[in-house]
Amino acid sequence: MKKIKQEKEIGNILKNNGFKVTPSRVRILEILKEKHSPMTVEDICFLVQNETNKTTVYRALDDFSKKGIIYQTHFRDGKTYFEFQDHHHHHIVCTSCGVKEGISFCVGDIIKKIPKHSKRFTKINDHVLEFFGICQKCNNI
Amino acid sequence: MKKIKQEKEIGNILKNNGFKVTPSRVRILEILKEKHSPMTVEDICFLVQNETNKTTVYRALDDFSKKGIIYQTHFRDGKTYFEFQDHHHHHIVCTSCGVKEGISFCVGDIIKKIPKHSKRFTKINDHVLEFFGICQKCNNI
DNA sequence: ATTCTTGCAAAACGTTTGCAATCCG
DNA sequence: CGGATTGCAAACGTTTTGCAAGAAT
Repeated sequence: MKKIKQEKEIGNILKNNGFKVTPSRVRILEILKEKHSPMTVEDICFLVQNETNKTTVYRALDDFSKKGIIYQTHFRDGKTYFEFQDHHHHHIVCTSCGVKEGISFCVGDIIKKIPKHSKRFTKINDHVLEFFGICQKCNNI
Repeated sequence: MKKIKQEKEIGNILKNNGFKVTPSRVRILEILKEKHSPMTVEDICFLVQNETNKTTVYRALDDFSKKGIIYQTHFRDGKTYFEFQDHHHHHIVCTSCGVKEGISFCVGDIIKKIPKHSKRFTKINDHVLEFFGICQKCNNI
């Protein structure tokens, strides 16, 4: 995809969600779309260098995930991870070295069953599903 | 269950996992068994008052979850939650008021399929699955 | 013009660490 | 006794806040 077209697309995502189109937000979404793997605030700050302040990154990621533009998750290392998901998926994480692998499972079937099982909830907006294991490499050490 | 019997049972859990049986550990496990809902360090500290130091609570919870005695999870509020699970289950959380409901779904079938889908992982030790929605109460406000 | 967004510095928050004292087996 | 456990205080890393300056529509 051409750079110009990509920028326009990102601009539209922002507008459609009620955000003003600013260089910082465009850049952050750009990075997330490009990498499509879970990233921390620190990761993104490193990539934007001194173009954008850390506070702004925090605020943008928070806003994006509130609107459902990005997926927010945790891998038990005390940091929050964010990921642009073209196609919804989850991860397996090595508890030894931290390597992350995407797995394209959907718990859609489970989600559909929830209203039947819950007294209080009829609609699920979002979910987190992450697996923890030991990767081959770490297993052989 | 009689208090004495419960204490003995908890002592056995500790011994079987290579822990020395100390008042702090017994008390913390007791609380988790009693409540069987996800609890933060803060929650437990409140219940033990000044019997046990917060650092000790952190260490005990960390040790217990490493051994698989308790389930460790996150609900996107920056805190770590721990739960004694007599029967394995997950939760739905209201993103407005924070109310949590246990749901007895198992993703066991999914876990079995993972080795087929993953290049790097053959064994999964653990997983987190949490749903987020809006409860009836908050929906009606 | 007005509302939204940003940067900075400071603070808040959850969590971890080092070490000496104490406890359990 | 000897190793494991605890409490305390201090440090740590991530995230949030208030506010004034600046940018987007």
